[in-house]
Amino acid sequence: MTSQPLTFSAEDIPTRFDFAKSQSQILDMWQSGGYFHATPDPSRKPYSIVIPPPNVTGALHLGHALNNTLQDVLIRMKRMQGFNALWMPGTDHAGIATQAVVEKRLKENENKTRHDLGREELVKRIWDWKDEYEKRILGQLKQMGCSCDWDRTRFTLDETCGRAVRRTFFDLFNKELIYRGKRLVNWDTFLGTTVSNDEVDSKTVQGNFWHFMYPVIDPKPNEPAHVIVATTRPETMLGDTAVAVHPDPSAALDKVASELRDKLKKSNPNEKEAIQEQIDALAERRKEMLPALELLRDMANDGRKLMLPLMDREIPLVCDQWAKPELGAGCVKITPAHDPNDYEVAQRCGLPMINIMTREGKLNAEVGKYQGLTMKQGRKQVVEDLEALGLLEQVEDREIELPISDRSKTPIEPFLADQWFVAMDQLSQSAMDAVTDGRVKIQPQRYENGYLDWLGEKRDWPVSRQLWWGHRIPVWSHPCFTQQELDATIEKVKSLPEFNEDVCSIQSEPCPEKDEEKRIKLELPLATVHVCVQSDNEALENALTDAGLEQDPDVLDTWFSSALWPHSTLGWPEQTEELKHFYPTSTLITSRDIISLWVARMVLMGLNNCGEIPFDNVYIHPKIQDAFGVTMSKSKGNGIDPLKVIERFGADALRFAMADMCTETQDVRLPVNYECPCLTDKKDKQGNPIPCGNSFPQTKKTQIAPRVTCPQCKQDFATQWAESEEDVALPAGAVLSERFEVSRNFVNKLWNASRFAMLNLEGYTPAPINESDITVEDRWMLSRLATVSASVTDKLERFKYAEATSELYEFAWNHFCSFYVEMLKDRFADESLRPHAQRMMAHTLDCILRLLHPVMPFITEEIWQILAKLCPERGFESVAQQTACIIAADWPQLDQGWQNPEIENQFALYQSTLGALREIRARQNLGNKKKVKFSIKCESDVASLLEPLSSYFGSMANADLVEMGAGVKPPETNATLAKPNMEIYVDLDGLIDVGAEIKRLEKEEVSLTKSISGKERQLGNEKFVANKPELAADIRVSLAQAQEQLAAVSEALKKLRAKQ
RNA sequence: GGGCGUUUAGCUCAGUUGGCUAGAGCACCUCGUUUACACCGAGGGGGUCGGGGGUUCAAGUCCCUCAACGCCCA
Repeated sequence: MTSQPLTFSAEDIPTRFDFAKSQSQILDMWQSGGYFHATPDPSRKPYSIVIPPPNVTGALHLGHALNNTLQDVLIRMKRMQGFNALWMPGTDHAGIATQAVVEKRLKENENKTRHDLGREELVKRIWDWKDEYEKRILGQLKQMGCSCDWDRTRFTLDETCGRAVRRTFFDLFNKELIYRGKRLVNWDTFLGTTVSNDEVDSKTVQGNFWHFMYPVIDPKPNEPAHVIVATTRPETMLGDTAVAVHPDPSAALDKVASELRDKLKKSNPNEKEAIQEQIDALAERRKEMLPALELLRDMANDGRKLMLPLMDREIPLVCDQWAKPELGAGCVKITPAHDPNDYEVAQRCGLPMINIMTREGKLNAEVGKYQGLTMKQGRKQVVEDLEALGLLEQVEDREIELPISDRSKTPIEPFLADQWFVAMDQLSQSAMDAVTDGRVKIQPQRYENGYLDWLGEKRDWPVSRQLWWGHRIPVWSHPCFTQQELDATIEKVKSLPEFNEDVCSIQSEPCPEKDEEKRIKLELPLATVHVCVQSDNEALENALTDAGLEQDPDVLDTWFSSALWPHSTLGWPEQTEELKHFYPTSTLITSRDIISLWVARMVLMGLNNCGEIPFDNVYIHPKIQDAFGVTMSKSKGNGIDPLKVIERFGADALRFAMADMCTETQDVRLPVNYECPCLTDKKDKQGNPIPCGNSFPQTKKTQIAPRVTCPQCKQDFATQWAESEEDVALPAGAVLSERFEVSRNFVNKLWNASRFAMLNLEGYTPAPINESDITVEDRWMLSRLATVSASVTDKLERFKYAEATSELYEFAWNHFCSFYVEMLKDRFADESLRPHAQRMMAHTLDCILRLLHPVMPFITEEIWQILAKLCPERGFESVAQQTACIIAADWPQLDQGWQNPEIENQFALYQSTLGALREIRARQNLGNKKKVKFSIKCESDVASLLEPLSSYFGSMANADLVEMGAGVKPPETNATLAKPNMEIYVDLDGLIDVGAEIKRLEKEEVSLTKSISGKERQLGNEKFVANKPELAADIRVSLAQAQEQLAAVSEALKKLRAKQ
């Protein structure tokens, strides 16, 4: 590139960075330049990140903006450091969540259920939804400047990921790590599906508490003839397989009593009475019932059995802590197949589990004459029949918590359903080992606990979901009712021409019901043949169907495909170049709520499939909360669209704010205001109406509302949630936050500092550096640059984002703009100093831009492009042509030899002197125009440090230094400033406001006195002086200085008071 | 119920291994448009570090306890 002479005048360059214009141009430039694309290059060191794929349920919010900013910062820095850097993008199909949103829409807009549409049509609708939101999500990421390799964008349900899923499932099935089993699920009888825990609401309804008597079989003398159990769901008694009593009722009652007493102590006076009543009742109960409870316990231990009425089934009396001796009769009926707590009791006590319900919510063949009744009808019948038998002891009215399906609003029935499971024992262990031996580092480290605890439970992973949206389970099954049929089926499968052991695996699942007679009565198969087929074997799949096998209607848990993300996106199971080069990936950046669900599973699946960990580092970042301390989430609808922020403040400001929020431990709150865009009657100079502009905090209501009324102008405006035509037509309100404003201001500060540089780099040709031209402030800036670049690199590599941004902010604004640029002004004005100053300016700005680029890519690129025209050759020790785009520039690696603590101290001395002068100006209300004279009393070594910078007192404080040295005497009327090692006298002849000066000095006196007494106290402490001699020595020095300062201040005060 | 975390200025947050008068930004007050920037500059006021107890010469920092809030798992 030839350097064309380019001139700027101040009018050409706006004083505000036009981010909207710049962003789109720069995005095009990066995209067309292929800067985001990574091609495996074995000669270069790889650095790779896979994006946590956002769910296609909805648009992204600021939580995602944070997550993705952090990834982009790293990937951009690594790219600049010369790594072969890949950021793999994509989205997640998010099984139930997406299907639920689409079904909800369907219900709202068309009043249809999925059954009205059918599987194929519903899935098609979900794909449409996915297309729309994927586009929107990727657009949001692009607008944020995320430098993902978009050519490689994946979707967890696409063909490549599908192949990985099939291969994994097949492999685990073949190793018998996938098996078929029963599990208690939340069954929605209306929709005929399982719903997850977070889709179950609880509703308090008026219900009954029925007390039944179960006869004891062959009671011994003194033993009761019946035990009494109570239930809110009588129909479930048909599936009872035991009655439980507490193993130690006395201890359990004591525990409850002591908890109540604690509660009483802490309670409010108005609660005390009620609690006391409970305590009394408990004591009474203990007296009356304990012997009976202990007798029951003994009966259980003695193996006593009960006769389950209506079913005439013998069931045991067992001991389990689930029984609550403080409630009812102290006995609890156990229905393992229809109650989660009972299910656990059954597992602990080894009880049989009897399913009494069909998928439609009716009673099944297990319950004889009750078969075919709905659960509700069954309840009525059971109560009637028990009453007829004289076994109904009493009925209480009671409020009960009823689980309701969030989706169908009908009651949830706990239901024992057939599910596929992944056996987790070995897999979990491998993932635990990877973290305990340090191959995978989780940061901050405290998150390791949760990861290890969760995996340590080694609970098998139920992977079936009764949904239509997801990876269909690749298993074809056939129930066989006889041994002959079983053998024949297996034989038939094996003899299919398409059959091949490498792609087809067979399991036979025996019926859990071992009682042959019962099995036949219940029409249960002897065994079910399951055939798992690898991907790309359609002929075999068809042949299996033709042979009478049916594919499992369920789909896989969405986390099954996400667990493969780091290798499936790179093409596994194919051994692609990408996989070889970029796997294991370098860093995973995610939030803590999915450490177990996702991170842990990626580790174990990575190890299982690739034999290697999926990533070296896991960084867990804070979560963004709204003003009310609630985490932003798609489902809660309290998230803020990053595009809204970008629109108003620019992508760089958004990114800087995000990175700046990313501290070590905190979840960060981000309260936001709406800004009213509605036009008012007022007009500006051109006659255009002025918008209202009222800024007011979001409330819980308005944060999720599509339209909001401005409390000031009373007009409505649209929010990001506007959907209806009327809402969208309203003016759109912006979202404001102090954090974005701070960042936007910083962006603008950088813009204007660069604007100043542009105005002064006119006609620049790199001037040779003469050692003698390098001033103290140059050395200071070079020292700062060396220090900051090393420190920022280190901080970013250790994920200390907020520390890095704070340091950059401080450096760019307070050091570069406030001091160095100010000092350069004088030198630009002097023709002889100008060339050197230009070279220093170009170099410094160049380094600052590169350091800021990962966080603020757009503005840094924009300025870089201008610099490229103005001064393409930059550098300090040597000049070199810079890269065309900053995205491809080298990361600053400055010669650390320039770090110079002496120079930094020297500069600090200047800064503190300057600060003192400015303080006097402000206190004395001198304005800017009045020039003052001042002198400094100090030793010659201090004077020689200040000397080279002394001219800047004039330009930066409008103060002339007239004299400096040990013999300096204060002028008659002066303001005295006492600093360590020096006294500054500002000559205020005729200017002084004595009262203000006295006030200032008095304050100074108080603070010095406080400081001195603190130091004296510390030094008077023998143990301290003995333990920390070095620290004590330092304090002694500063004490002496403070005492000198105090003396000077007191002296000055005395003189001033005399004048009053 | 179990675990993890948080509580510092009006607000949002920093504060390394305990150690000099606890910091920043915003907001607030005073002053100021010298041509990079009013999305700016200079200066200022404002905190018994959630409550209580302990360890220590010394505690925002370590320990115990209580409270409130957030998240994960039951």
